[in-house]
Amino acid sequence: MSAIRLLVLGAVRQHGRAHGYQVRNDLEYWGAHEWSNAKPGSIYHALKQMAKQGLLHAHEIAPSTAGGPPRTEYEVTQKGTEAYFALLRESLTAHDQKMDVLSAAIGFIVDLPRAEAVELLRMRVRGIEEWRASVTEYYTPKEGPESLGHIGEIMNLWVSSADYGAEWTRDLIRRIEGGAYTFAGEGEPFVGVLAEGEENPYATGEPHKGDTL
Amino acid sequence: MSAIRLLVLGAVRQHGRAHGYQVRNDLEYWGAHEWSNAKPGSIYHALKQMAKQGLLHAHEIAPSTAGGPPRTEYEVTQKGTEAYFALLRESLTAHDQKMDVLSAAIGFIVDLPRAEAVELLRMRVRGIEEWRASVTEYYTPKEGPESLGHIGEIMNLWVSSADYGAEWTRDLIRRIEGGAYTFAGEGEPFVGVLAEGEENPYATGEPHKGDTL
DNA sequence: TCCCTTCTATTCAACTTTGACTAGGGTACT
DNA sequence: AGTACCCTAGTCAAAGTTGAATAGAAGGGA
Repeated sequence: MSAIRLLVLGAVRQHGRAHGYQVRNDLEYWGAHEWSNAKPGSIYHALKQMAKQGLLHAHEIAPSTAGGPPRTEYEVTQKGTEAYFALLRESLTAHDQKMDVLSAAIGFIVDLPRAEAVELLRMRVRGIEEWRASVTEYYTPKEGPESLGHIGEIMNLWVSSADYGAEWTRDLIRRIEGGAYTFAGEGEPFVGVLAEGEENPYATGEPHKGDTL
Repeated sequence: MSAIRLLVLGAVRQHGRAHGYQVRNDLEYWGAHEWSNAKPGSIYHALKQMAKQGLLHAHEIAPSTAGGPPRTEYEVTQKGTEAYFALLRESLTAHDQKMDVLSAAIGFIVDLPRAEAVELLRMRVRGIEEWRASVTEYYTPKEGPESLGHIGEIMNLWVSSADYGAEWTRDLIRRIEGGAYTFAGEGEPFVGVLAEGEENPYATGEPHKGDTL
């Protein structure tokens, strides 16, 4: 599963109502083009697909206020909200190894209550540990690790970066339990969208050397 | 870019001549189903696509020796060999963050001379360092890191795991410079394919709890 | 003998992703 | 008053990915 649905649902949800270009801009504001496959085509596709599946409701809008083709505005439905939270929870717990999914989920983690966030992250750590145990046991050859030759480096890479992911998650749990950030039901939420007309300080003006993700 | 083309080209190349099912088996033997999107559909698609593009030559073969539908055997062409090495070099140097590509490249790294392997990995480290510098400079807000709220955790995740990737690469360089493994032109190469009829010790018999990558 | 499962080998439709393209309107220079 | 360029907003064809389906042969038990 890719991160795009979660990102798009989350973005539309924060706006209440949004068209494709707004979503695209928010994601860029969050730096999502750096760490996910949130390209225009994917965003518009996800919007249409989710509208077809009843997760979003599409409002046809007259030609735009500021040039360009007619827009469609979307709103998250009840079903869409449920799908959003299901996706969010799954993305936090699954030790997918796919960092874009985790990144997106971290971006929306404050939509959950603090206690649940911690609980889900603990499940993530447990999942990683189990995966590690199962994989190292399963792939350890009888004739000693040398028999794998350089292929063993691949295992090494995956296992050690899973370890690193677990460590990072534990640190994050510590920060959250230490009171960092503002979670659901704790007053004024953090606002991660651009207001109408507000300038995006992180826009891709200069294509910013090193952007090839 | 995904890892599939590199994996498939590399697998066919090691066999000299191979049909889809053989490729699929080799990839499973290498554990590629654990860390890449090397599913049957993708493999057959890649074979056909690369045949169409002249990277592989397709031999139509009579119905198989051991049941099942008629097979097609593939052979890497000159153009395919060039593409293979181009892909391999790019996958080793690009700090893609996509671990499946790196994993595949590590699997074939011994097809290069030792000195070139080291040089490419050094380029990788440099690439990561540049990316890190550019990204931290670009995304550091004027009002201090707190102004990003929990969104800052995403940056933290990406930057610190890039650091980890650089560290791992440096370690690998050290091991290679220390004489580990057998590279191109250094005599008997490591054989990573199954002989005809040889049993795959890592076959997906038990679906192996925790396989959800 | 008949049926059930497993292995070999591949195909297919549905879905997702990519990168390039379209098109109207504003802005700034010549 | 032309034209070159950028911004807004979105479409599209081609490519890639997924998961399920297909189909023949072989093995094994009731």
